[in-house]
Amino acid sequence: MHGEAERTSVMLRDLRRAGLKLTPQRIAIVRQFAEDLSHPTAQDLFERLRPAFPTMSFATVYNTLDALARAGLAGVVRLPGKRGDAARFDPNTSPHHHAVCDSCGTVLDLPAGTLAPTQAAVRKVRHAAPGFTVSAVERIYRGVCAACARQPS
Amino acid sequence: MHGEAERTSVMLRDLRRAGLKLTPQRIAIVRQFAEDLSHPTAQDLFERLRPAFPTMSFATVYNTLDALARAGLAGVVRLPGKRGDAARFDPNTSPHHHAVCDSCGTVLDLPAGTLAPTQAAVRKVRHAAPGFTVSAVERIYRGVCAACARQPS
DNA sequence: CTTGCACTTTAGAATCGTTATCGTTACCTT
DNA sequence: AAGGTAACGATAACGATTCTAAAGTGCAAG
Repeated sequence: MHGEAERTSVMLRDLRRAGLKLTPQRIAIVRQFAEDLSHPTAQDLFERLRPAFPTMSFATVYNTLDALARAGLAGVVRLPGKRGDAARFDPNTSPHHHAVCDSCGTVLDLPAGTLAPTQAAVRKVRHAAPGFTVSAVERIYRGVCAACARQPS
Repeated sequence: MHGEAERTSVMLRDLRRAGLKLTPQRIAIVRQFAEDLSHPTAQDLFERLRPAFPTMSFATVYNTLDALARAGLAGVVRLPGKRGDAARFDPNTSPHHHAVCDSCGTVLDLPAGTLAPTQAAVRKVRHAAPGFTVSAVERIYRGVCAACARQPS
């Protein structure tokens, strides 16, 4: 069980282990990102960092997030529909699914024991798509979040 | 049970029912799209139509696909990862999930009885995200397709 | 503690996918 | 035939992301 603040240092350590240099920019991005469970876009993070790092380039944010994703330290979520179809990044690396609010677009994590397919899933896929080997099953729960249920935006 | 060719006429009929005019361009787009289970992008369709309709505008393809989607006659799929993150369109309106090949990006449909959440799903979401009302559950089966299993691209 | 260099950053331009604008055309109604 | 509405084509605009070239810097070896 990790304390919240540890996510940041674990991510920094693993970034270095992946052979990447720990620049001030990367440290700042990771600090801003690692504890953020709101699935921010690159834009979101860039804007939050700008006050403290007025010279930081947009590309640096993308590059860093891309590096994190390729190192397996972050996930990428893309959703059709709502306005602004920018990629959303997710620092949560434990197995989970996503709940998406059709009204406001909020994305929530839903912990899952595993993403490995069940026997039944493997059987079903084999039947409908012979030769396709399933390695993971992601789920998107669509619906309306608590806030929007009260006040539809 | 529909014959293949009927998808086209059903889609045209429903397009008109939705209050849209059946122009030659729309008819051509629907003819190209309705039987296509490969989840084409707007670009794909545009390029296939260009030989026969050299004057057709790119915007017309987008507008028509958008109209189809808003009329509930087509779905939109977006996937993180692979090259080119263009929206893919899906003429299949019966409940189904998607299998995505991590190697070549191919998307296959997997028929599902319903997308309605099971009791267990509702319970799990209620526990992890109190107040969130689930209306549908989409699944993405990730893995490797038959072709790529033989010859990784 | 220096030094060197491969890796990074920056700023801005370029590219990609998509949407909006606008003048023109097609068609339906009267 | 006139007027109105919807759709079209061409192209500009737009947001998101990637690329480029030049200048800067972490960090491992000395």
